[in-house]
Amino acid sequence: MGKRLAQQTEETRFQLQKGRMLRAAARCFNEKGYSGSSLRDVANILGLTDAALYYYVRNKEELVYLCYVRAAEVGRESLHRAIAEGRDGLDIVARYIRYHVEAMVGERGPVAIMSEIPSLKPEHREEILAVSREHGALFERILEQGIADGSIAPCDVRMTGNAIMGALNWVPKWFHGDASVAQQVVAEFPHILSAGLRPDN
Amino acid sequence: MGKRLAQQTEETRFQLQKGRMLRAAARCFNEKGYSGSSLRDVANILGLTDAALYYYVRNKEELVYLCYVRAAEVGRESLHRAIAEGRDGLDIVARYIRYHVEAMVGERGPVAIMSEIPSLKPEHREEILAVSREHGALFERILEQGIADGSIAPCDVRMTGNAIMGALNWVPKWFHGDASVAQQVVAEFPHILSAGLRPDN
DNA sequence: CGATTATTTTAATCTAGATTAAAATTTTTG
DNA sequence: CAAAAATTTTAATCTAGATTAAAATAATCG
Repeated sequence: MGKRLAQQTEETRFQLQKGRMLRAAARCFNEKGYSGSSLRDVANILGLTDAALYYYVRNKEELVYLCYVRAAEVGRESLHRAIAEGRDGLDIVARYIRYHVEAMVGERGPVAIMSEIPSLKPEHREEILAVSREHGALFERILEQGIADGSIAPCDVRMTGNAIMGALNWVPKWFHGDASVAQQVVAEFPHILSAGLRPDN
Repeated sequence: MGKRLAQQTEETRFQLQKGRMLRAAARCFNEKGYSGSSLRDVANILGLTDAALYYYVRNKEELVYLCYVRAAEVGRESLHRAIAEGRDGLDIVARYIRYHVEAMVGERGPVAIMSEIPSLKPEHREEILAVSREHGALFERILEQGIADGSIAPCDVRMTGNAIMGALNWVPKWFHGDASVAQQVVAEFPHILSAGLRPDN
């Protein structure tokens, strides 16, 4: 108790620490894997003791769950921003890739890779899966829109979605905070994934 | 003891069971995550008891390690076959994607996603990382070759490699054995990842 | 078939790491 | 500054699941 009664400053402090914790956890999970990361590992990054994490979270499962909620939000916001700003289907796709990657390698990161959804407890699992499916479905609709408006060549939107999402989801696996690499990803990914490899187009 | 002295038939039987075990383990790890998969889960798939696995493997770490060795082999063979058969850089890339995907969704599968390299013991980790780096480097050289022969537009080969590898690595995450989906992946991925989304090319 | 070897199971351990409760410390607030 | 609330630590538990040893079963071979 106390969390509820806290004033502005307290809330902020609490939220800030919790946010730091989630990013520390995401980093651990991405780098060392879920099983390879003990709560002690996560806590150490914050200069805390493992037990301290229980002040912010009920248990490890909830920690993972919250990481995934954050990851889902980042993806969702990126896609919606792209939809709001993009001119046609292809432009929305390129923007989405750009925004999502920017978030992952920028201040919002690290973002957790959703590799352990099955170890979430049923309610959490269903929630994350639902959000995930929704995201995929929306992205596929964007692809269809692009095909309709002629900016994207006819294709299997399900497979194309899987391919692009896969490339995005894998980013946190090899990106570890190098600023110059961050620039490269942001500069190259949108083009690679939307324009392909062929010359002269 | 025994493994060494075994005759042809024995060796075959042993190897067969071990192979089944590795595929069962890969399936578990991909679906339920490493930490979410107990040896009991893996053994159950084979209709065995957890303890039985220790006849084939020293411990869980070695089980993961062997899964990764297999995964690396599949990738390596696919790339080398593509190099042997491809005409130019782009053709090699497309073939590699095709062969690798075919293997992953076909009889060779499931292939483990290498998500838990850090939890391998140092020697194993180094070995897998080395193979992995080598694979990435070779792929980048293919991209360079393609740029040189004009079949691939100039690009950041590191980032392009990361993008394509990411899309491939993610396949086992969403593919769960559906035959018709398998066809689609094989049919679409090479084109999506090498030709991109743009129309008229 | 009997003996030898291969494979699996049963039944204990053993252990890292998650979890908890109570105490200590730090921060905020009036 | 003193009291109250917030945060962290210390010091135990508690537990799932990995691991092991010995026994049981199945397969193979001469």
